[in-house]
Amino acid sequence: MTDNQIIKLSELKSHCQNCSLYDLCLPMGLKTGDLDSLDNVIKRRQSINKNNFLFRLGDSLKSVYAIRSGSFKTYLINTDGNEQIVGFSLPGELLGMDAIGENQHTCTAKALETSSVCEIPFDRLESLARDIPNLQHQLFRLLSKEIQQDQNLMLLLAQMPAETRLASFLLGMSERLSKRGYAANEFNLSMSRGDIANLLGMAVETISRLLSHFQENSLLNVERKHITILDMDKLRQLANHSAVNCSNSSQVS
Amino acid sequence: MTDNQIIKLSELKSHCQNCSLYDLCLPMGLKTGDLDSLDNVIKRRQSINKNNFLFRLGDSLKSVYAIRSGSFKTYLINTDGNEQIVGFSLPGELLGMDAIGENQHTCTAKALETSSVCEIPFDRLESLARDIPNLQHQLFRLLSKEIQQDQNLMLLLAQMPAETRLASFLLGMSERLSKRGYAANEFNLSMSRGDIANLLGMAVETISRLLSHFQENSLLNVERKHITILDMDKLRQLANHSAVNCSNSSQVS
DNA sequence: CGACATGTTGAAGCGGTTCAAGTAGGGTGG
DNA sequence: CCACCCTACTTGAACCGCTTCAACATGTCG
Repeated sequence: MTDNQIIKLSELKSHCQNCSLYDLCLPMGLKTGDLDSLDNVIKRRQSINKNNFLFRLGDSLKSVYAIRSGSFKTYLINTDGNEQIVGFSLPGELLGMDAIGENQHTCTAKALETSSVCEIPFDRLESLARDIPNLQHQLFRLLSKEIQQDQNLMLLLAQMPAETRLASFLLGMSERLSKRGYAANEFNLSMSRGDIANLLGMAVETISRLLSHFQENSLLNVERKHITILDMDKLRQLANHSAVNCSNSSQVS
Repeated sequence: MTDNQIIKLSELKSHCQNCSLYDLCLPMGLKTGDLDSLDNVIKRRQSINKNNFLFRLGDSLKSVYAIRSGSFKTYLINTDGNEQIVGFSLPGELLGMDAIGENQHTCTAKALETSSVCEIPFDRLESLARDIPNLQHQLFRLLSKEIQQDQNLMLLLAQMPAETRLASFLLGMSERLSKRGYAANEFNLSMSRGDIANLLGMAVETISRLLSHFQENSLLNVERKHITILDMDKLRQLANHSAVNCSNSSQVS
């Protein structure tokens, strides 16, 4: 194998049509020619270390980001200076669309672990969307889906007891991870108990107690961040048959 | 004045550039020529009586709706069959964009009073957005703004006490109504106490008690649905300086 | 005018928070 | 490589904000 071939191979790997997240991410459903156009505007493989920011509240909108690996939390800061987490983001999801409204980011995105993203300059994405009807529709869908998810979370926060919230959150994580090729019933949570509690509007202690309680009742096996779902049906019952997809920006499918 | 002139006048009045809501609604910032194109796809003046539906959960996406007068509540139905209100919509706001994600409405919109809307077929709006860059951007902005609002409501639900929630809600209504030319400190709530309670994740009784309490402390004057804000500053303090704009679909400005 | 929905007010109960104390990991420097 | 420290997590107990239940008042609409 020559050097030339090696370079070609790595180039190939960085294109959308060869990305394992293809069917979860923005380019889903685009034709080959359109994909090439999209490929041309994407800056690839920006790497972000744990606890570093992808963007921060107030940053002006330059790009949106497709997550390749790792995970992020996105949060608002309230008037008391406290965080309010509004979502966790997984590979294949698009981050940063929040900024379109005001031309600047209204939330902060922080890496929960070492992560990598594809950066997509927004002005170029927007003009590309005019030329590729399907891409425009895709973007509308993404935004619309995120609204749905936020509204489902509102329902959870407004009227569901703590047990239902946590069960629903765990089911949501399970569903999202399984779409990415991981096991549905065994996974690692990249976020802390505190982050989960914050998202779900509860105290850390309540999360901790409920996880213990779920474990006592053989619903889960909990070992630090590693969760094994032992009884998916019971968990679904507790969740009221609703799994929240608490991503900040939505996946496509 | 001839019949001909009368017809012309009423025609004029129904066009976007002569609509009093122009600077709150979708066409904001469009050029005259573009406005004409938009005008051509809009079906005007659909009237909806109180408690009737603009669209319902599961309806396939045909149109989005710009509210001309009146108000709506939009809500999800949870697995127990209970409503979860996700927003109230006022004149100048766009309703129905929730359906883009799944091609069908994920919530139900019910008129809180006799209302009138401009119906905009979505496929035509979408194709028009490709021809008018500014319109595409406007639509992205609308969706993005709605996400922001939902997230602000999430913050309220997740970590604010009842008093703050209600104060914030009232301030939000005040702000939105004043943008529409009404007084900022005196208005009628078109929704019931139950609807407010539902949106804010509280019991009706709590809303009732807090309103009485606000009145005792000379923050408000409450007479059934008619609210007079007596001390805006104190209300802002209670609201933690944050007014929630609980519209389901966002206004532009 | 009566009937029914909507709103108000009081009192008891409880889900989840807060406070407090202790445990366990994970990372760092010696 | 281990001792140390600091953060994350767990568990218990007291407390409290809000809900729930109940009874009544007030509008509103046929």
